[in-house]
Amino acid sequence: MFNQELSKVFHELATYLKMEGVAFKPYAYSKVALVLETLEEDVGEIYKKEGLTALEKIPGVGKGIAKGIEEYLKTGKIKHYEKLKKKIPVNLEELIAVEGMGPKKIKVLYQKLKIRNLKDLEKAAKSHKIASLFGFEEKTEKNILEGIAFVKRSKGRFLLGNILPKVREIEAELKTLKEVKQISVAGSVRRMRETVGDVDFLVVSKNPQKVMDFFVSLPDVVKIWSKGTTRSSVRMKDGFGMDLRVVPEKSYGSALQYFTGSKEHNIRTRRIAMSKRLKLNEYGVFRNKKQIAGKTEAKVYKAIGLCWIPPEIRENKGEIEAVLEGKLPKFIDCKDIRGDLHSHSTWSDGKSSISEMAEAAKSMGYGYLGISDHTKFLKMVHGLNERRLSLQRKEIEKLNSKFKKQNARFRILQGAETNILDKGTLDIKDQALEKLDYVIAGVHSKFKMKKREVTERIIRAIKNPNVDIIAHLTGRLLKHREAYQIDLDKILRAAKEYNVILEINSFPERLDLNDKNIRRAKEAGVKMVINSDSHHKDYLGYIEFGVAQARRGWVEKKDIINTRPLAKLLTFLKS
DNA sequence: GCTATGGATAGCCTAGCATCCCAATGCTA
Repeated sequence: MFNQELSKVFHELATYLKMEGVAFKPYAYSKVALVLETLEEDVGEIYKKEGLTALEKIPGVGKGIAKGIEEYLKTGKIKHYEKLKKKIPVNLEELIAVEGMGPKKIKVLYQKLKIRNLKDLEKAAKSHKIASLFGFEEKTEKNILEGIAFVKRSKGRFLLGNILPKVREIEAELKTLKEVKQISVAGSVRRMRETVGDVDFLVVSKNPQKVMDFFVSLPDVVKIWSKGTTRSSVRMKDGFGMDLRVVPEKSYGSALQYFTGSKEHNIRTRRIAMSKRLKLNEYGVFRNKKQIAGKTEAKVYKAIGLCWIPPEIRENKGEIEAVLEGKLPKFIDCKDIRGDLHSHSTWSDGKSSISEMAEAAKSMGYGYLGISDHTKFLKMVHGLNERRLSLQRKEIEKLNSKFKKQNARFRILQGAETNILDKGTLDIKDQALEKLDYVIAGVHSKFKMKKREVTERIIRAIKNPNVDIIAHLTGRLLKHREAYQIDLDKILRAAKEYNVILEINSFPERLDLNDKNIRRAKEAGVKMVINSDSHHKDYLGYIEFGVAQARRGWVEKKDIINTRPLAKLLTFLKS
């Protein structure tokens, strides 16, 4: 599959052209990079089948870019890109990840100070070489250092949403081996933590050699750290590490429990075992030297007087106590979700039409999909104004009447993701909001306000009688932007009082509310909604990441409003 | 460089904000 590689090349090509001050071309390249990211068919295959003309049928690809793709497929390079890269040979990916660093600054810093990567940048900023440059001053230098610190803090961890699909692919491949009797992923991936350090697989096999041979020769393996018959360790092309362990069948459950963690959870379970004069380790539960459990996790937990605990909550944050008191709730599950209330269409910055989004939602078994396009304050994403909202309404009504004729039990709802302006007002007039099925409000600007100000700003939006949902409450972007400071307790009290729903945004970079805040919201009795925030029909499936965080936040079906069927949901929104 | 319109040429990705430097630039949504 060449799509992702090419997408990256075109993204960088766009950045290089911006450095050169070229107009419009960067936009063309960025656009095509985005298209390639979600293109289902491999461009390599497309080219192989029908050549250049077929490439030109891809949206955003014309003669020039088709030639570029051809060149890349044939030689593994695009000369135009290599030439620009040679001129400014910097680690673009690394530098651009620092908030406040863009093409122009990267160029100047390379030309004046030979800054090529994060390390160079930090060194220069710390020795105050940047502030003395023309066009830079102390404040920029300080911002750069803060940006670097943030990037570093999240370094070495990968987004669950990026890792999980790959993990599943690899798991499926390993499963096809007849030598693999049982397999599971363990560690933080199994606990569905928002970011993941590395990936652990556990396997039961009578022929470990074969399994290991296969594992270390997976196509994306770039480095083999170690290879044995019980453990092998590799690094993948995308930078994350993977371990595979082969364990005896009789210890599979205890090994899975042990390697799933968390460490804190395991310390507790071991102590409990000890208090019962038992020993718990990765090989099993032992009384004296005799193994009394180990084959399955359920048996391991049972042997020490507990019951099986869902991996997502194994953090020693009260799960043990809950089990002992018989009060472990029944957590929400993906199949409980009946619809999605935050999605975008081509009316704003979405990549799929309303109809395509609806069909995709329908095929997921949903009963409804809320289209909530951006509104006018966000010019760049073609945010809708009052007039376009009412035009969009007509399109939605037309599609809904089609569904009705087909007897499909499915409906599109019209929402909008409005913007909370800096004083807490919204960018759409009340009369227009009243006509929508529901209203989402979110902060999309001025992230650096003081804690008290942001809190007041959000609470004012909560008090707006038209607002139903507050989107991505803290505004964080994993690995990129810190959450803005808010007084969560104050906001939770307001949300409860005004019956406003808080969103659990499932987008892998957001996952906002996060697990901790979800749990606090639940404890405060605030209702939540799990939304995908998808900008493409293929991303509706992101909902599973939101559900996972909800589970980590101890959420039950009743806490989440989009577990309700359409009629009940609408009644709730009206109330 | 791509797309749409009309067969070569126009239009596209804008506006607010911070920073730097006191009008302009670069970054971000």
